[in-house]
Amino acid sequence: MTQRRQTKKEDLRNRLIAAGTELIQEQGLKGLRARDIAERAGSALGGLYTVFEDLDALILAVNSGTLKRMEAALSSAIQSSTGIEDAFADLSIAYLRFALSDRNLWFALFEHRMPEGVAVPDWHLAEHAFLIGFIATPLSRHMPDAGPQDVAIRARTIFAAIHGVIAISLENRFIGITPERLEQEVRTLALLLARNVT
Amino acid sequence: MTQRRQTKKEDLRNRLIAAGTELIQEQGLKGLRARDIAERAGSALGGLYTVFEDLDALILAVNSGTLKRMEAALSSAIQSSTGIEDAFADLSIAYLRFALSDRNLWFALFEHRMPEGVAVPDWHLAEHAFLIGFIATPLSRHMPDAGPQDVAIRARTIFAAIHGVIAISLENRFIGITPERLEQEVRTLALLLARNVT
DNA sequence: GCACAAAAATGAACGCCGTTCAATATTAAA
DNA sequence: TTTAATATTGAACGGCGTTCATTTTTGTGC
Repeated sequence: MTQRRQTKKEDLRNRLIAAGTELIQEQGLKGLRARDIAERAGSALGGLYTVFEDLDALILAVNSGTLKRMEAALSSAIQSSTGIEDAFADLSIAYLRFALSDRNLWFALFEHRMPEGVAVPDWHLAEHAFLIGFIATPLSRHMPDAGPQDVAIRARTIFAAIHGVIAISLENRFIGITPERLEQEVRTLALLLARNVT
Repeated sequence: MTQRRQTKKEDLRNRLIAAGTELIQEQGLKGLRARDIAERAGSALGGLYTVFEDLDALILAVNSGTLKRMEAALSSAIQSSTGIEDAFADLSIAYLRFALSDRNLWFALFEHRMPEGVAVPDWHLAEHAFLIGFIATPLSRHMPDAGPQDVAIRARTIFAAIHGVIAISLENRFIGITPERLEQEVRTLALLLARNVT
């Protein structure tokens, strides 16, 4: 019955990640406290550190889960897309809607910083790759003479442009804008990019 | 001689902002400590709190200075620009070069967050406006039928797209890219946007 | 079932940080 | 020079992430 210990630890791990996810979504990454996470997960403060090296490791686990849910949402959004214009527009709008509905979790993906001198682990960087992949796939058909590296760089530029528009808007910097108008701006930019690649 | 007190306080304020600016540029916003700022400014720890309400207020003052220097750099970059394509390309490249040379200070402009429930003061939000203004001015000539609000929204979208490409690159997310290639991507996007507005 | 060793969970305690404030030092006025 | 007003100081406070001695739970051999 040495199985029991395994499952209990996994259960605690899941409860900690769930608690962290809820707290980030409710209060933002900046307000996240180890004591609140432990309390909501129903464990003592020290329990958190039997599962995770430190708070940063738990945040990476939360971000991992967010990326997985986002990948599912985007994947489902392009099921019915045919051409590159459809694909870019559908991806962009799905990305925007995910950001709006999971605002603080989405922010946490990009505003979390490791301590000075500590790099984000490679396995976690790799989890972001699907964002580029979704764009690179339709894009490569429109850049037949380009190598995979060039396609990836251009895909990243396209992702970053759309991402930037959404990020600046959700940060409430500069003028406010309604969600409808934001969707319009994002769609316009997505179509503009789709029509002018190669 | 009640003047003396004024100038001493202003001097302390300047030294604190200078120290904060240096420390952010050297170690990033995340590593900023009140004790380090006070030490480098040559004052006791408490001195910081006789000038600034709290650390956030000092960071806003540092960001204010960064915005002023950025405004000067961008302003100088478009002196010789003639058409909208020149203007967008020159602005974008100048923005990129500023971000590269003042990396951590530039990041601090966008990654700083006020405490939960506290808004960024209006006077500081207003200081960001020139970024939109630089784009809106040439843009409005190409959108003669649009109202000022529509021009501002489109200018913000254009700024955000360029900003996004630079931000994602400097965060080292996704694939790495050389500065030369990044300049090429930014210039390509700037020209694409300039040629397809209205 | 029971005793007992091994492992895990606990929460008080530690060190660090932003912030405060009683005590000290400086400045301006008399 | 004296004295009141003001400014500067850094020890102390409360809150945080993290650690670790202690307690509790789990697995094993009888």
